[in-house]
Amino acid sequence: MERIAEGEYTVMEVLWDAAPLTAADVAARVPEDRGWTLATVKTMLSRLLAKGVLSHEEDGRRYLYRPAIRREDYVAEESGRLIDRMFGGRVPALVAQLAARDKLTPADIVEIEKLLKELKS
Amino acid sequence: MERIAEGEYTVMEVLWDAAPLTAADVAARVPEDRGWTLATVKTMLSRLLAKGVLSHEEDGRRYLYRPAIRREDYVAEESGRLIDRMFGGRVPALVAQLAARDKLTPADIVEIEKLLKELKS
DNA sequence: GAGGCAGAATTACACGTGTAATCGACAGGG
DNA sequence: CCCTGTCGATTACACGTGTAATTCTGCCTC
Repeated sequence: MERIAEGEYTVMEVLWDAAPLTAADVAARVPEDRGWTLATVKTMLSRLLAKGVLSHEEDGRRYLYRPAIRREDYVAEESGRLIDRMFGGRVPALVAQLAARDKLTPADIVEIEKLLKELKS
Repeated sequence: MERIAEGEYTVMEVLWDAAPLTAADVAARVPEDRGWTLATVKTMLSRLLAKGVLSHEEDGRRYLYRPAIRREDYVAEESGRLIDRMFGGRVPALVAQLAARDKLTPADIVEIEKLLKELKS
């Protein structure tokens, strides 16, 4: 699967959230703080099409864009990559790191424990 | 903290593992599969210096390089960034994703549970 | 002392990315 | 029927990055 840049990912998020959309719709849904013009969004859409991670169908003179890959798949790949690079592929090392940094609230801990318990059954 | 590119990260890993080192030493320790020449490694070292994530001290006519940031700090920042972007900052969502993808071995599960239990005490 | 070797510094260059502007085609309103 | 706004397509441009080669400078050897 082609790598998706950070800005491009923003656009993918929009389309994973609602699809299909026109370029203008996408632009309208991109978070304000990116401050992108419609032109910029269109560039992103073209590049994502070229990468094969979006598909488009014609709707009159416009395109309707929709994701061609699943969010979970992409997220899985990216997080796997990070875990491999930074934690030698060891998930417990990641969790230990988060714990050491106080990134786990008591609620998180309970929730994760519950998840794990279910896994074992 | 300045962002570190993927290739540059490879060099940081070497220096986190052993420091201080000369440029030649670093080059010798970079994983084979990158296939980098000494020149390339030197470029990386300069850029990392410029970013302020390495420091160097003179040793005669050479430099000895050493990390100026801690590995844990960088790793924490990067994993935080990923969790924010892909999981809305929710660690349990990440763990759920790993579970759904069978990225957790039974040994991992046990280990994580142990970690969490200790956290609560 | 001259020539070469070893370092760092400087320069190179293509590709990806962020961030658009411009162009060419066309549809709809007056 | 022409103007204007709206599409996608094409082009632009600077900066980061991967991947070096070239240059400059001084030390070591013969």
